[in-house]
Amino acid sequence: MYQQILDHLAAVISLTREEEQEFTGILSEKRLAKKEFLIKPGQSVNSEYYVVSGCMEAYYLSEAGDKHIIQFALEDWWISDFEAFFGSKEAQLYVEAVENSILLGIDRDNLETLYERIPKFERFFRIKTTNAFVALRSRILSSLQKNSKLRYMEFCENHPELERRIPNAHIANYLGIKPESLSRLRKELS
Amino acid sequence: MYQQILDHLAAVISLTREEEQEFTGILSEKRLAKKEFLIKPGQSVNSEYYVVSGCMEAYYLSEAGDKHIIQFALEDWWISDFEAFFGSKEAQLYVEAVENSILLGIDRDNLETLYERIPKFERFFRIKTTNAFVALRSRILSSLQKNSKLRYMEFCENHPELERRIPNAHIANYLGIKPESLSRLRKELS
DNA sequence: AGCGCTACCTAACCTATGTCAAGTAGATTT
DNA sequence: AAATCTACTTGACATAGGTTAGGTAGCGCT
Repeated sequence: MYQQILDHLAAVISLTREEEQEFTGILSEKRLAKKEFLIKPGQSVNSEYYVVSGCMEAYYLSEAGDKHIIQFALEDWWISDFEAFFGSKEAQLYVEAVENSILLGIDRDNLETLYERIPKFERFFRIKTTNAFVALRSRILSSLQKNSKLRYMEFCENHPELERRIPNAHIANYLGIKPESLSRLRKELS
Repeated sequence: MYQQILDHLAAVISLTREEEQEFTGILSEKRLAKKEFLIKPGQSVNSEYYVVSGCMEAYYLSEAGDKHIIQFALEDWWISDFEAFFGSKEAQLYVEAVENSILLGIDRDNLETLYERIPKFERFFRIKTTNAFVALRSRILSSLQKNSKLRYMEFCENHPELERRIPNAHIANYLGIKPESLSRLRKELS
């Protein structure tokens, strides 16, 4: 069960058996069926989640009812309403299973305690967050300098797995265009 | 000279006199005149910079010659080509002084050493990066759900200081629209 | 004072993308 | 098998924002 996430950690920090156990001890498993919600607006968000299997999406629903997807998460990715999780605020996002999924949740308080006891974990999450930060910067850069056709091509190149598993309408939404527009430019590309 | 950055740290972690000195010991001051470059593409980037005074901008210049600003930094903000800094790659961005500026640079290796010796600093930068990450997510969300008029209004609200100090053309660029369009919608707003 | 910048604005026209409305194909339910 | 759904496509039309081309006002430099 836990080998996958331990390998994921081992790529960044090395842990002793005891440290591994201390870590897995604070994980809690969560299983979601397709279309089930992990988080809904208004809830308090005390965990962030590692995706063991399946596929999740995080989106904001505006008052006008428009959905805006800001993140997908496949195997080995992390997902939550990070703003709520890190800021200890109420959730503003929906986090929903796109496929049947298995997640491992970590509670904020347990994580803080773990940081105190074993600073290597603080390092792990600093580095993970740094990578995520850099990835968001290039996503912003891409939205500034590329038109939708190029952004879609880039998306397919960077995330072929998502392109296969996620409905086109969701990808269009993530890219900030309408499904009809995506359909049109897919036609041009083929 | 160093009081400002020490206050900035003190907002997140508490340090002893010795720890403060250890930190200030690895800072190096940098003064730039308006239009001078801190970083240019191709350079290696071994430092990140805290802005003591002045104003900086980071931008990408595409092969076609289009400029795309991804970050401004005023007093108390951090700036660098973070992708290059964190990934130990060559710079891809220009980082340029918009006003005469004073910066404090921290070298990556010295910072790593400091993390080892005093984990509180790792905590500080984890938290700073986390906040930056969350801010980028809301910037992406904003670009997904808002048209340029609303994004400009939001920018003015969130960064009145930048709105005052930065030329409109730069703000338009940051928002991903043309100066002419910004001018048009400023007219509509007034 | 005169010159050349820079920042900003305006207007006419163009294009990519949104909007609305309809249609098809395959999967799922009854 | 028929009836829904869901994902995707297509076409006609509307519009926000880009493009091009000027124009004005203020500032710094010689």
